[in-house]
Amino acid sequence: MAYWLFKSEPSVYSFGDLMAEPDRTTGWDGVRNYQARNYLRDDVQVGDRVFFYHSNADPPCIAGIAEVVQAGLPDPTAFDLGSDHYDPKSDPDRPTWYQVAIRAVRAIEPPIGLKELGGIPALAGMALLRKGNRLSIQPVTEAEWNAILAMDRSRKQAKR
DNA sequence: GCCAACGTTGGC
DNA sequence: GCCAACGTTGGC
Repeated sequence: MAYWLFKSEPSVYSFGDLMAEPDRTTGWDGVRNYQARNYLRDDVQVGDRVFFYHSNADPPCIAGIAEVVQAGLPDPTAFDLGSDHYDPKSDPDRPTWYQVAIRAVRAIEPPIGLKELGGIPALAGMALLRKGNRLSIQPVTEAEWNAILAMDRSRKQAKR
C-alpha cells in the first residue's frame, strides 16, 4: 500500500463534497499534467491512502483522508466535448489521460494547515512544502504519512 | 533540440 | 492582486 496527496481547490471540489457523494466516492478526473497522469495511470493502486489537500484555500490545508477504490481508468472527461477538460488529442483506444476513483474515509478535523505542516520536523523534505511545487498528485512517504496522523492525534488529545 | 512567449498554479 | 515557479507551445 502506498500513500498520496491529491490537491483540489475547495471552491471547485472540497472534501465535504466528497463526503456528500453517493458511497462517498468520486472519480478523480480532469488531471492534465503528465507527471500527475503517470502516477494515476501507473502507480496509484486500489487500497492506497490519500490525503485530500485544499489548495487556494484559507488556510491551505489537509482536510481529509480517502482511499483508492478503482485504479488506472481512462478519464472520460477527455472525450467529452462539453467538458472543460475535453482533449481532442486523447483517443478512446489510446487514452492520454487517466483517473482513479477515491472514497472518503474520514475528515481531518480541524484540518491541518500548511503552516502547521511546515512546523513538523519529519516533513522537512515533503514535496508539498517545497517552494514552487505545483504537482497535483504527489507521493507521500510512510514516515510523512505517520507524522501527519500523529499531529492529528496529538491535537485531538490537546483538546480534551 | 533550443528557447522565448505564454498560460497556469498556488501561496501570500 | 502580485509574483515566483513551472509546464506547454510553437517558430526556427
